[in-house]
Amino acid sequence: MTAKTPQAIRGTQDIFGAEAEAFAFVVETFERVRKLYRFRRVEMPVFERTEVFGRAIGETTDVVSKEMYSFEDRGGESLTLRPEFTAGMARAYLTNGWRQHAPVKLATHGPLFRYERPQKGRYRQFHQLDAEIVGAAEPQADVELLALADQLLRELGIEGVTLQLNTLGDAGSREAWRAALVGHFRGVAGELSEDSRERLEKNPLRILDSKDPRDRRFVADAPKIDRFLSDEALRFFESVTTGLDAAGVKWARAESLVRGLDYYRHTAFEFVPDEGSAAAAALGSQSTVLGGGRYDGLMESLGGPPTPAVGWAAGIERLAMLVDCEKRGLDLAIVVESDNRIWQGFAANSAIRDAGFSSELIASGSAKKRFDKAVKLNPKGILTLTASGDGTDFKISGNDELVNQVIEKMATRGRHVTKSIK
RNA sequence: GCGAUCGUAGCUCAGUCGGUUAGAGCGCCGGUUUGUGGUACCGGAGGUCGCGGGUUCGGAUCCCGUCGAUCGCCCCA
Repeated sequence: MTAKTPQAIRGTQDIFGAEAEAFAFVVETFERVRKLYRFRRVEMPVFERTEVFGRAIGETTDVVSKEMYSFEDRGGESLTLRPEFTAGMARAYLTNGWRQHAPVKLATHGPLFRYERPQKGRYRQFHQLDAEIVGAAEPQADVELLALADQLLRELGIEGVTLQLNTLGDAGSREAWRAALVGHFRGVAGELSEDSRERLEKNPLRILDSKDPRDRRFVADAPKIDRFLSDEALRFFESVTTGLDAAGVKWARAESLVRGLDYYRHTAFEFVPDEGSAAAAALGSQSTVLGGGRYDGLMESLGGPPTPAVGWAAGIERLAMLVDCEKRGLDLAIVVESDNRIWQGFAANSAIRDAGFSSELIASGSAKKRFDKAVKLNPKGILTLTASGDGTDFKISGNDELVNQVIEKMATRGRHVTKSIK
């Protein structure tokens, strides 16, 4: 008789209660702030041809070969659930001719999918906020984008998080730096961790953010990007930092902050909890709360014209863990003491909600239990439709200011129940 | 892909040197008291102790496997 209940897919989550409220608060705040900055809302498909992500991200990486949620449709086409917003947005920009709007500020949010092992703050289906400025080569775009991020975090009430900022320079600077790093680490390869010896071949920049203490010693005196920056790249970075200072956005230089993918240029950044902060404790080892950078090389990899762009994404779940949103409580509980007054209860409920107050009707169990239930909801006031008397009287108690407002508003609505309210 | 920890009531958990009918709190349902009352009191329902195998006279407890969860490593778009 009892069939087995199917289980949720690994790495998916059902969000409810306080967490769901926090999640909604993050999204609502993002929507509000993004409008202040005149970022335009876009909606995009949740899945694309695998190629869209494969070409954007780089076919060779683990990311594409192992960590995307890909499958074949009935026509044998390889599709992928979007693992990020940027590639799909770039595709949309190209296929819809959004060049005509360039430079264009875009914002979106929604679910993303990665085929990974779940851990704290990392799920297979997760949710991000995303903001991009496409078609703007100027450092002012980076500044505006970061100002948006900074204001968002402030309006969410998140503290103890700092903008870590770095530059990867232009393509030439980046290559020279990379070569110098390989030279540096190759010299001490025997003393590096196994993982980093591997990275030396595949992704040398990543050695810089290794967690292994054996590597950290050599990271400290590794060559710095600044030595390899072209004049132009240096000027760009200086414009970004002076712009941030002018806009009142606090930042810290993070010389080891890198991006794994080759299409990144110039600005790279992450908002990371300060060591020892409450935010750091809440997030565990997956602690970056918002990250992004400039990806001037991406559009070309999708067959488009050279198009400068800069953007960021932020995990909604992670932000929600840092948010302290006091839930708006219940205004009025309506206790219907006797079942023959239940229709008056419905009428009162409608009138109260029409007047803009939240309410909850309680009409089961004994009269005493109904009252107890009402009390447990912790409302600002309780409206009781009594069982005794002539069947029309009621009591209302609680926060005086609220009670008076309710009575006044209900009176002006000419609701049937209002007649019995003095 | 690798590692560690953990799976007992709807929820949070107790219970394991192996031993009669497996417990608490919360929640749910019912009743009592009170009689317009601030969360009382009493009672009830609800568990093949994740699943499968093994050792044993006897397994929630020990062993193996499996599934799931959590946290971390790798990776991080």
